[in-house]
Amino acid sequence: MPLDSKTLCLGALDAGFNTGYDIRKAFENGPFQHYQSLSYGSIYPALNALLAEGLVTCRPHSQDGRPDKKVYTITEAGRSALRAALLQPLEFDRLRSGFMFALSFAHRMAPGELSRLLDDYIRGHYDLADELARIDGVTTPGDRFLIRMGADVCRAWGRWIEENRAALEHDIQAYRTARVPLRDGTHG
Amino acid sequence: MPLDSKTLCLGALDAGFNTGYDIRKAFENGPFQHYQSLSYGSIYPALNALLAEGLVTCRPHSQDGRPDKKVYTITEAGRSALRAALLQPLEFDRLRSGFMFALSFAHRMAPGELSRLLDDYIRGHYDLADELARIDGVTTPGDRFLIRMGADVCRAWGRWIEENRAALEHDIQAYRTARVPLRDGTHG
DNA sequence: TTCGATATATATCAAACCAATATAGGTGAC
DNA sequence: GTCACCTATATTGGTTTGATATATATCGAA
Repeated sequence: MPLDSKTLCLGALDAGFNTGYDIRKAFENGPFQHYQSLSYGSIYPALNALLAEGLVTCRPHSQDGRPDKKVYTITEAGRSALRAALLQPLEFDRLRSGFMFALSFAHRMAPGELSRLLDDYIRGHYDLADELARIDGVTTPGDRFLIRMGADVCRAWGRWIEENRAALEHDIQAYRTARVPLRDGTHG
Repeated sequence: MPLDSKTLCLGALDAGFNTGYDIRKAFENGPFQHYQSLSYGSIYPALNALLAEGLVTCRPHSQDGRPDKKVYTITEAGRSALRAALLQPLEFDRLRSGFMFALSFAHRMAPGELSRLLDDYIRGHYDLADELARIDGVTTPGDRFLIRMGADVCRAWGRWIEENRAALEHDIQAYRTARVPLRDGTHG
């Protein structure tokens, strides 16, 4: 149920990105960057497949100096396929977080190391919130909704960590005391 | 800077999962499931590499009826490598969200379709919050912290969507009115 | 003015990774 | 008794990423 490369390309084409290069930018710096990823190695084969299936058309576009463009256009069949894919049951958001993995070993860290890790994680959330808040020129209602949601949730998330980091540090103290009750013991 | 398979395996070993099968479970159903993924095709080669590098040791463990286990143990060099990897600058959380991608095409959906999508997305957040809240037997402070964080953020996230979905629907109305001002026009 | 960086644009490749399967016996339900 | 699922290692096929190749253009700095 994860969205496949072809669906992601159809979406990007529907959103107005009409070359392989443009589609890549949509996932690298553009509107999709924060919740999907797609690279050239997936995009160009996907466009070829979509072309073979009649879900997109392609006309070469000669340019002044720059390399020739292949301008892709989504067809009606393509829009149907996109709609169908987006209305199918979607798998829930999948997160890949190095910070959380690291935090699960908090009890192995020195206080300063943990503190720096939490600082970075909090900052990451506030930075992303600010970055989202700075975005302008967004035309579609869905994108406006997603940007506001992202910014508000990131701020709440960062605030949560700030408000609860002390509890984590206390819990680590308790954990260490329970496991190594003698401070001057022989076990390192 | 994403954590590689070897680091993830070292972490799982340090956390007490000591066979390839156990490590897989740690990423499928266990403590890492919500923020990292790792499958057999990565785990077994990684364990072999770690063994060759002296970061883990391995002793076969014959069992009653079941297949033989290979019980892996992290070495001191392995713990150093894990520490070093976790203290290196980490890339910020990467999200893969089919829901957000779909929501960015909200203006293309019928009201009922959008409503169902939002319902599912809200439910997904509350369900995850409940699932996290139900977890017990967590021994390390980091994991306790992460579970509380996940549950609280998920609930706040779900609440945000509930409180702002009406604004999205109104925005879509306005968007459509601005683009197709005549309701009885000839353009479908 | 030339150097280095960046942008436009398509395309391919190696390495990494995931999902599924093969293999093989055990356990438990019904 | 057979059907489904659990334990356990290992491999394969297909997908994806990240990097690179190729070619041209712009632009600021040295």
